[in-house]
Amino acid sequence: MDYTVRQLAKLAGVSARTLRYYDEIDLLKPAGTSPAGYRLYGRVEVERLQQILFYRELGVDLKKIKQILAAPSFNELEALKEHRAKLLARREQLDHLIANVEKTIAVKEGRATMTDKEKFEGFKRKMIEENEAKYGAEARAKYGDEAVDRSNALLKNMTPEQYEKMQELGAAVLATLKAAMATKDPAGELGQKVADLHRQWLSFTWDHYDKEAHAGLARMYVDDPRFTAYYDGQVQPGAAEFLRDAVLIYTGMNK
Amino acid sequence: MDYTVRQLAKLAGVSARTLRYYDEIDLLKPAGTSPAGYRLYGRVEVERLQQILFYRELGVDLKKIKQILAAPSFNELEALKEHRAKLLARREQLDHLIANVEKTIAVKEGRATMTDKEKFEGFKRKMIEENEAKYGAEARAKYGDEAVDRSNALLKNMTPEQYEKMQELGAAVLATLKAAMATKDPAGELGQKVADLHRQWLSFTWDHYDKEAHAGLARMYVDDPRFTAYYDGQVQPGAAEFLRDAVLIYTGMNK
DNA sequence: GTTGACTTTGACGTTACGTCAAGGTGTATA
DNA sequence: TATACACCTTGACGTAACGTCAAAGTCAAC
Repeated sequence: MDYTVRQLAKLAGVSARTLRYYDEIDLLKPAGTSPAGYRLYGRVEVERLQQILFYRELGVDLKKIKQILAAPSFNELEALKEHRAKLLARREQLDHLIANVEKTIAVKEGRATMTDKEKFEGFKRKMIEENEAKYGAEARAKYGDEAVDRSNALLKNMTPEQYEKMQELGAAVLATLKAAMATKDPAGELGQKVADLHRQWLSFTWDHYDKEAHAGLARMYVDDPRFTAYYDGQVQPGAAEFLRDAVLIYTGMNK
Repeated sequence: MDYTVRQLAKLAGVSARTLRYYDEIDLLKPAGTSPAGYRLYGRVEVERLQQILFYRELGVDLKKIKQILAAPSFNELEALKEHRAKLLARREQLDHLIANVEKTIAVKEGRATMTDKEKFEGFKRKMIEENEAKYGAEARAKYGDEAVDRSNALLKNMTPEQYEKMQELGAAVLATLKAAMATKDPAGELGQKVADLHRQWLSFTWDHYDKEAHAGLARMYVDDPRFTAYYDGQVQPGAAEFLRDAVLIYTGMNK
């Protein structure tokens, strides 16, 4: 009825090192030792190990297992519930991770095309994710958490129709911007139309329109190379600058 | 345009220590150092950090992030897919844990207030739990892993929600069965409702529904004394037979 | 008596940092 | 100008739960 480390380890499906470790941290002491100093485990230890493994299987850390086994049936239920909450939170987070990885894979594979409603959902989430993951940190640092959260909340709460409308507007901004740049006049009719479309587009994510903020954003399009690259890339070089000038005139903030 | 550690850390929402660590492991080196030896980060580093944090957000470990960023777009997709597989495996395992914790909590909690019916259910769950947690190790040693795994695979792979839903349906079957038996008509509305609920209940563990199999199972309920005892005990004598007749009519297999 | 499988203790490695500690630097203010 | 105070540096130890050698002793079998 006495097991040596390896025997018990094999029986329980753990490593001998694990048992030595459990001995070391006083979680599971052998019943005694042989004259040669070998650890010997009896039936009591086997059962305690089974208890330990049961909780370990549940993902409880060894420190807490020791507590639970020390004070049986006292706060056990409490500990389990607390642990369940942790597990649920972890699963929720895991689900996010998986969703994000799925999205990323889909995008990389070029599978992410917007045709039906389901893919729309994916895209909406991708936008939020990109906003958050790529520019979230800097945006948060510059404008504070609330602004970012607010912006994401709006995006999330958008209906597919609103979203589509916003996408259309975004495309219109770019198209009109290109046409306006041909006139080389930010103050002209087309230039001001771009600025107005841009305002409408912004209004989808801004809870209220603000001339100063609009002008500030336009300046940022030129100041921040990422935005510059985006507009210049989508339209043509100088697009960000043109848009900025148009918006500054539109908002009357061109001094 | 140059950030010191703390500044960049605040910007990105990480700790200064994290940046020093990334420097140490050559994941993110500063652009240069001030005469006093201060680390200085530029725009390139900000962007690389954003990339790093993006992947970190996805749960990729730093070593792999370094690889991904070193060989851009080469095996990135591969890495992501591999990572997704890991995440899915982890979630599956997490679901096991949660289901087990739920079960344990239910048993611990319900000791006092359980109705007879629920008590039986609790007992059944407790049996599974005990089998696995207390004797699982020894059973594994004796009969090999596959047998144990196969036996528990279905229950283990269920999410807590699925499990609970299944429990509810199971209860509904029994309750409706009792009501239906009062009508003494397996072909009646209530009788057929029982059969339909039973089909739904089965669908949790069957990968596809099959009329013939359903009818066969119903016959087994009467042929196998264990099942007969279960249904007759949970509802009333004759329940298994009534259920069989209802299902045979429901499936059109009553000849 | 020798082999081979086992045991012991000891100690370092793992991940992604947190947390001091000791000492240098930069700037604002009394 | 002295000093306070906030920042920076490197160095080193701590974390959870073991894995993985290494050196040395023990046991059963041939």
